[in-house]
Amino acid sequence: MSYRDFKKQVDLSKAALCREALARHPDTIRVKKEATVVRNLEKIFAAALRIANRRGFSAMTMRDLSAETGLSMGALYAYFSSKEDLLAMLQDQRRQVTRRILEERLAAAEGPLERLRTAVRAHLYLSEAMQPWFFFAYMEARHLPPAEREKTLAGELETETLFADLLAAAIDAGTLAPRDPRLFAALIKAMLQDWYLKRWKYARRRVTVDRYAEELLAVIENYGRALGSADTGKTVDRA
Amino acid sequence: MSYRDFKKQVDLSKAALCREALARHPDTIRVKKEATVVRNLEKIFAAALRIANRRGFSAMTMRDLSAETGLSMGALYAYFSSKEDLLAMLQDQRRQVTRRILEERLAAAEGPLERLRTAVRAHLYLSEAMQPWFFFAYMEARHLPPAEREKTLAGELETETLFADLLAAAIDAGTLAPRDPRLFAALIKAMLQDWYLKRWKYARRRVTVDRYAEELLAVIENYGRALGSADTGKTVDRA
DNA sequence: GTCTATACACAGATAGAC
DNA sequence: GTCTATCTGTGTATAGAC
Repeated sequence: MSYRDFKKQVDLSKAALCREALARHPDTIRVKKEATVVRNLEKIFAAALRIANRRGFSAMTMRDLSAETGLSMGALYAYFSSKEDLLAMLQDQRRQVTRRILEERLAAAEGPLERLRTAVRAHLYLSEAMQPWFFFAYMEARHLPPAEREKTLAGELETETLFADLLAAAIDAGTLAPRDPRLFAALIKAMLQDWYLKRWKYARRRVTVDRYAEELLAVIENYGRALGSADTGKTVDRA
Repeated sequence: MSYRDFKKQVDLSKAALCREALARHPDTIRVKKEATVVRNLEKIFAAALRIANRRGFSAMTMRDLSAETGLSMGALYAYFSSKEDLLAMLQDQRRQVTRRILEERLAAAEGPLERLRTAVRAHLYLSEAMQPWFFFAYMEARHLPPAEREKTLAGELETETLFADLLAAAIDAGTLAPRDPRLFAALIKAMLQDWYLKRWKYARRRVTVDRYAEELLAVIENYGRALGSADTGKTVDRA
């Protein structure tokens, strides 16, 4: 699937979730007309991410948000009960979309190496389609209340474990050389995250998401190639 | 050089720079006795990093800092003229130590591949010895005033360019296969940064800085090995 | 040099009109 | 549903005593 098609799928999911947000947070959203909720929630989310990703969530004031959305402060508080509440909604929204999309994508792939490739591509595409959301989640993770924080952290580890398991499976199948899957999975995660954390940099250099995916997969597959000293834990001296 | 020796060198440099801070910021530091300045600046820097790295710099209040250092708010303002000023000092301090140490370390190494290995190790050791400083710089970069922000960004790109140049030199010398050095340098940077951004994770798994360095160097050197399709920009299908 | 006490601005949040 | 006006707490920064 091309990135273009992928993006469409994500946008649909996002709109659907904005609609469901009313159902998921009936206690905090005081507005009852669905169309209005969806329209304004999308405006609020977009504005909040724009401001918070530039100056940080804690530096963003409700007056900033009011100016950026065109809604008054009074109106804003009809969509969340506190600033902290808004933050929780943003995290929740991202989590839901992520889970939904990744499950769909991974169901299709077969065989460890193919599943590994699919997982890498899906994560990269997803972080491209929802860059502001991922950037926000990464940067604001430590400001979350403990409960929310735990959920975010768990998601992070879950992804890493998925990669580690796929690497281990590929090693068992003999398609990759024996290495420490856990540590390498952490490195893969780091490279995946760099894509959405430094997006401005890659955009300026005209690196596309597909090009980045190719490079990342090349790193992974070359690293996994059988080497004389692969199991000693030491690096080879010269090529 | 082992990490242990390296750490000693860094600590010396840090102390020296705390002493020099008085000379570098004579307008903002109102206290004149050098010993007092060094003692209290170290306390202030450590406390500020501790609080800011947990809750964010903008969420840290002067009252927090006062409680953590044991100094009154009035006393704090004898060491900087504003909160923003403190932030600039923190960034400045890190930049100075980094520049000083890296120049020393790199001067010793010869040959592109050896210089590459040295650079990777030095960056990793440095970020280990000054983890709170690097974490802070990364997370707070976007809250800096434009001028400071530019300096931080430039430093980031400078490092990346160093890696790209060393990769390119190694390719020219035939010790690494031809690849896109710029893009690969960005990936290396991402992996280096993960070490200080997720230190708690690696600590919990008992991954030492030396182990991480080995793994990272292995990724680099395996990726650079000659491959049939290395120059096509496409990945190979199977190992 | 360091303290206590305080000025002053601005934050988040709400009340009540429309 | 949305607005304007306002309450109240908390933030940065300073003045002046010791």
